[in-house]
Formats: sequence, structure tokens, C-alpha cells
Amino acid sequence: MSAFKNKVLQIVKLIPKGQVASYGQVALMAGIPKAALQVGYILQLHGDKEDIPWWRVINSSGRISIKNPEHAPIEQKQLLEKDGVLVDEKFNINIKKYRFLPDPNILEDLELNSIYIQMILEKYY
DNA sequence: GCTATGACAAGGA
DNA sequence: CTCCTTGCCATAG
Repeated sequence: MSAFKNKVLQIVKLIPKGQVASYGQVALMAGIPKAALQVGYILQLHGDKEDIPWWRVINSSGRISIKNPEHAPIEQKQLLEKDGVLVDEKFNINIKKYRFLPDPNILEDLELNSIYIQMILEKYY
């Protein structure tokens, strides 16, 4: 298990019910800003095997972009709605409204470089 | 160690 | 808004 993979799984577990995060955001919080693609890959492998709320991760444009036959987009939509998150027929979500905005203290717990914490604050707050 | 593969992101057309 | 291009990098084989 690579450190990156563990971080990603750990972070996704931090996303509270009723909130969502983008792949890029998770990658950034894991300390590798440009590894958004890998986040999706990791969730595909481990999302349903472990205690991971994988459905709370969507792409940056606020849309469900899942193509895995194992988990159709409709399934993610239903899971999100169960969390109280509104998803329209085109699988669009108001990410601005629901985005997971972690406290700096939580980011500290991830042993994240202050430089990344700064990036997150600038990008999403 | 090298190549192919993307549940992505950002910017342009 | 949609479609396309480029950059990116952890995994799998």
C-alpha cells in the first residue's frame, strides 16, 4: 500500500454526510496536486471494498463522471440524495454549495505541508 | 524499468 | 454549454 493510496482513502472518509469533494481536491489534500486521475482509480479499486464514501467525490465541474459498470451514475446519484445532496437528471451538482471545506486543523492531522494547506485555502475558500 | 491506462483539471475553440 | 487538447502521475501488466 502506497502512502498516497492510504491518504486518499483516509481523506475520503473525512468527507461528512451532505458534502462533496472534487477529485483534484482530494489529490491536493493527499499532497499530490496533479494526481486527480489516480484518486478516481483508487476509488474504483477500493471504494466498495472498504468503509469508503466514494460517492461523495465528483469532478471539478460538479458533475458525476463515473463510467464503471459496477457503479452506474444513477447509483451515485441515489447515494448522494440519501445524503441530502441535490442531483439533477444530468447528474449535475451544486458543488459550491456542498463542497467539503476542511478545517486547517484537519489538514494538520494529515501531516500536510503548509504550502498545500495554503493552496487549498486559496482555491476553495 | 517501461508502456498503457484513465471515476481528472484547466484552458481554448 | 459542449467538445477537444494537453498536462499529469500512481497503478497494472
